[in-house]
Amino acid sequence: MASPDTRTQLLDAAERLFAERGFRGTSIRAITDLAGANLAAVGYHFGSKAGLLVAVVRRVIEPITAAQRAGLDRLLARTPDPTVTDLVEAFAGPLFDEMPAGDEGGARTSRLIVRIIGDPAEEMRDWTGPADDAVRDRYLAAFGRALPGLSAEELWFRIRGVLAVTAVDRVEVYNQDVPGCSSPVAGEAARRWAITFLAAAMSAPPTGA
Amino acid sequence: MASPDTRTQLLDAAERLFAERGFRGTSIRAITDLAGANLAAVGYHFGSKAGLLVAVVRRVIEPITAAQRAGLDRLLARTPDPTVTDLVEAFAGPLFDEMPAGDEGGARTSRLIVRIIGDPAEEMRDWTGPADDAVRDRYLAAFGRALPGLSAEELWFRIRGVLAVTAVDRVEVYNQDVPGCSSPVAGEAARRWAITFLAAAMSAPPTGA
DNA sequence: CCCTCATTCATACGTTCGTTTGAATCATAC
DNA sequence: GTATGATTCAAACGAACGTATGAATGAGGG
Repeated sequence: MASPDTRTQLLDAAERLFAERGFRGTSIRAITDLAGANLAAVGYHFGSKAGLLVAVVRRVIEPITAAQRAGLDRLLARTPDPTVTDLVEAFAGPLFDEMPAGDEGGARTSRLIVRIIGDPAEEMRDWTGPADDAVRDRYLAAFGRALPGLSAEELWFRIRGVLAVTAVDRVEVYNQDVPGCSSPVAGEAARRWAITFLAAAMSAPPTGA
Repeated sequence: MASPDTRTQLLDAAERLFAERGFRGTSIRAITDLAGANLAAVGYHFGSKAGLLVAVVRRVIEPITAAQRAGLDRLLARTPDPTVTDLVEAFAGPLFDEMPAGDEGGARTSRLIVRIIGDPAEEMRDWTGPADDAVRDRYLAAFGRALPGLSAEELWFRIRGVLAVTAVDRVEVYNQDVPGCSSPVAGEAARRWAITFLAAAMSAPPTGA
């Protein structure tokens, strides 16, 4: 439909800059400069700066959601009642694996996600599609079967905890020199540590009323 | 030293607006309007907008750090080797309890923290004092004794996971509606759920190499 | 060649931003 | 009362912002 070159380079530049400087902290001029495009290109291809943000976030989220859905399908094809650890692996794994090339172990994309989570502004709220909601609901149901006795509220709380850990942990704010640590953590180790951490957390017995 | 009235009201207004709209999304004019102060008051009392941010964050963090230190002191006075659950309670509890009055269950302050975590900008990086680092190191040591066999890197990863869950989980509560859940979650329930979730996560066996 | 349509371009508009300035105001001590 | 130092005030500065506009540019079909 549109020239894929300029459009894609705008998305690439915006993805990087939105993660580093935030939506409001990134000017259209900075994006078009980095993309080697004209100032008016954003307005032409995406309508507005907010439209560009939606396109950027959708492009990041889509492969994650797809991999989550495929993982759950694969699991349910094998057994009707997967273990908690398997579910955690299928749900959280794509948050590590489905990161754009060139991203530093997902740190940049994680930062973008953290920024969006923390921002209640209008422009940040409209990027989840029905596909994301459907996958989320399927995981909620599967976890609910694997964790009988857990209320829907507490289960949802725990799912959000999974997202929080995977998103925030790779943002290297706290990677500043901690005694006895050689930061940053290698990508593959962080992935395994997260699965261990989260599988144990999800498997905790229900909190007493 | 300075008139406490204007100064405090600037801090109050900035704390609210920084959390809601972010640092760059909040204008000095919006802050001074909400505080009922003159436009130049920020420059006079805090030097610059960035100076105001540092003062805001320090005021938020200080009681949390103090309560974490007091909790650990209390624990170590009772026994030299506290349990993981006790340590989690002492470390994560203040992140729920030490929230400013008027905050909606800590959601607003949590949002501010999430925003700062996700922002690599210069102005956001200078708010941790030596007191914070000292408390953090003491908890690292105590957790290390309670979790033998866990590498320093994986332990630090888990501590960051605790911060991630406590900070992010209350942010999203007010953003989404999930089928079968009557959000928002009451503050006291979220606190207990978080401790359960995190104590199990911290207690997980070390990840195999 | 020429018409068409998508895309790119330089440019401008009105707004809002953070900061600065110098005068006005206030409280307090002498 | 008046001097003093701290605080508040209205006003202005240049810079950067998002967006809109109309002309140039390019490729492809007739």
